[in-house]
Amino acid sequence: MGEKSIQKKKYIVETARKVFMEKGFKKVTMKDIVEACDISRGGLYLYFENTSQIFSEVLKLESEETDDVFSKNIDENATAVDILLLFFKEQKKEILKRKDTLTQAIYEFYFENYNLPKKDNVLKKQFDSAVKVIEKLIEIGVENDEIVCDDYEGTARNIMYVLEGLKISAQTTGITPDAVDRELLYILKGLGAE
Amino acid sequence: MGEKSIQKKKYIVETARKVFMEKGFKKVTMKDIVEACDISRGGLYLYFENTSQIFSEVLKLESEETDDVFSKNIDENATAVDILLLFFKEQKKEILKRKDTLTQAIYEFYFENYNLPKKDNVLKKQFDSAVKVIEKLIEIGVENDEIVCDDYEGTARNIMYVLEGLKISAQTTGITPDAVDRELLYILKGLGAE
Amino acid sequence: MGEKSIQKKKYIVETARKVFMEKGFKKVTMKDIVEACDISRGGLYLYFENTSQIFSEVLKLESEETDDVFSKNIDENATAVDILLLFFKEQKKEILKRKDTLTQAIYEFYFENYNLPKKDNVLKKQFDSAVKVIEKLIEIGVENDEIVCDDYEGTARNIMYVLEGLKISAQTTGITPDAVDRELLYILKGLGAE
Amino acid sequence: MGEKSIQKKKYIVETARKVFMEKGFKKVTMKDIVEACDISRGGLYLYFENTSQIFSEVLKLESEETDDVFSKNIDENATAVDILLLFFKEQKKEILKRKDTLTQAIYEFYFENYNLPKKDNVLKKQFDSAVKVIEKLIEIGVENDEIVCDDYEGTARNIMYVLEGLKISAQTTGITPDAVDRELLYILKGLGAE
DNA sequence: CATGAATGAGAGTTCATTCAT
DNA sequence: GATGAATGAACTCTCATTCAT
Repeated sequence: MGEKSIQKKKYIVETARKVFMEKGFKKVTMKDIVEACDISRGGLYLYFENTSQIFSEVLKLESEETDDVFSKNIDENATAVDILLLFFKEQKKEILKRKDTLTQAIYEFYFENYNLPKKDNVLKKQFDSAVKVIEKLIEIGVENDEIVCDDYEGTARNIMYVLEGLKISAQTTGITPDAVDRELLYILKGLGAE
Repeated sequence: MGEKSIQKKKYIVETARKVFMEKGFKKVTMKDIVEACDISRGGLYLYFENTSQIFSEVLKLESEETDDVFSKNIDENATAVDILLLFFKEQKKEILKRKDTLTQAIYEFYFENYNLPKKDNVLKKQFDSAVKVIEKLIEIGVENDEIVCDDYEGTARNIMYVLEGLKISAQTTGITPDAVDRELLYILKGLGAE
Repeated sequence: MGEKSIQKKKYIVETARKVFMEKGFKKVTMKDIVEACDISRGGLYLYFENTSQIFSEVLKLESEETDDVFSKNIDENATAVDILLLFFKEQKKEILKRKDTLTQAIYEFYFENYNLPKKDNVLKKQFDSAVKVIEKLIEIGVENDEIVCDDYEGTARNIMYVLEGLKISAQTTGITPDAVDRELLYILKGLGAE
Repeated sequence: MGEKSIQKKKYIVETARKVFMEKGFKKVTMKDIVEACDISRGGLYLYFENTSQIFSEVLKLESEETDDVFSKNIDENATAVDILLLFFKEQKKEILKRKDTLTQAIYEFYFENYNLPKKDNVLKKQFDSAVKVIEKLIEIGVENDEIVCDDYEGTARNIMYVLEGLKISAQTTGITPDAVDRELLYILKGLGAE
């Protein structure tokens, strides 16, 4: 595949991403993507066989870009709790978004593809890596007496499950910003922070 | 609508329930249900206009039957922790099921209908009522010195969000029974129980 | 058929009449009539096989009731021109109505049934009888020097065709009250009246 | 849309035209046209959304082709009355046709679409332009002492309404060639011609 | 007579997918 | 590589009509 092809493929994936954000995964048809990309029907088939394949690429792109959620823009002097608060703030924003987000599409996609090998399951990879980072933060926090905790990994995982619970609740039953705050505060209190 | 009609409607809902368990919500067509029920195309439309309407009835049925999750078969001498353990056991079973469950269908349904009035949102209703029961259990547990907790409601809600997180994770990234146990244990430890 | 049956049949025809006025002929289904009459599906079939049969009855009713258009409420001292003016006024009203009228339905019906025996063609019967009356009026008018005309029958028929032309134009291209007046005046002028 | 598409679209319109001539407007389904054109179900939808759209195109075609009704094949030395007679002859043919004509379909179409903007109402456009031409012919006829008339426009319009009346009568109550002749003669007599 | 549940034919419409150009 | 016309399968939905009760 030539350079031009790679560019085009990337263009398709990026455009499709927007479509998935708008409509979720299942509702999106090849036609939707063809139209969004303003390419020919046959043209799309040169690059992708179906929407699953396209969405997989979207996810790959996503994970490349979001790997650095934690590392970006962090003040040199920030404490562990500072960083945790920052992370929570990001998560809150993500939880409350209903439209400009891939959340639903991702869930829908994995409903159909839950048996993908773990290495291809971006959701799992992100979950696990987030757990690791939180674990590390807690460790640092404990060392610096900011945080009280005697099971770093367990706590980190618990936090992530709460966040997952908040996310899915937001998408299905709706949730208010206050309710999110309340849950995040509960976690922080459990850590002896804030 | 006569008695016979009511029976038939119930039959359709129950049959459709199985279809939804197998295929989720979005993938199910009126035709699927027609075939599962072995009735005529037009016949189904006498009772329901679309799959959403049918699924709503399925949910109604569901919530009627599961309202008593907590109350059933509870030993007279059971302690609060006993009951909590029982509840967790039920939840674990529910979390780990992938096929014989409406979980996915429900999520998919509410992805599309998240703005239903709260009274029609079974998910929300069940969540809230579960929170209340857990809260009560904690209260009793604290009174009997089985449990340590200083924020009954917050803790109850936190527990439910973890369970939600586990549920959605199970459906999307997969989860092992051990992993579920680990999370439930973490919660119990936090309550000073077990 | 008992008295009760006759009453019911009449009820159906009268109710269906309203439906036809609203929707024309072709668009109307047996279901529409069942619903308008608030009777059972099977019940309607006891009396009529299809919408054509019902519409035929509507037409029969119609022709019974409208036979006396000319004879009703005519002042003893009215001149031929007076009566003609009255008739034109009625026709104008009929022409300009778009909704509360069977006009369209009748046209649609005869598009499909133009080969009905003349005795069953209400449209033709009404046309012919109107021609006769106009002819008579002209004759009287001429005798009384109100009207100038040397071909009573031809003129009467010509007038009726103009009215038909106005009626169908009103239903298809639309027509203003002024335009109708203009045409009616043109006719009167041709008769040397007004 | 390429040249080939334009050809195909034209082919569809022309084929559909025949279908409309046979069945009128309302009875025609997309399926009828698909079958008449011997194309695929989906294929038709590439070009048209529904039968109304197709019929509109048929009408457009029609009006392009019939604009020149008056101008064609007219002898250099023809008098106004000659041309009028020719026109009447054409009209008579049109009036008497029951099958090979769009008349019914057009009426049915405008029953449903009477509120189209005047510019899209072919019926109205043709009526108005015919009135203008007749008016002109009368004027010329009067100048050449062939015709007697003191209200050119009024008479032209009156003639057209009679023709409309004859046309709709032919479609609904049926009409004999003689009856048409009789009406046309009546008009000519009124013009002092023949 | 009357009911209304049930059937199944048939119309509309949308898309994934192919293929000649 | 790219296009976009074409196909046909699959779904949705509506009614005329029948028939057991």
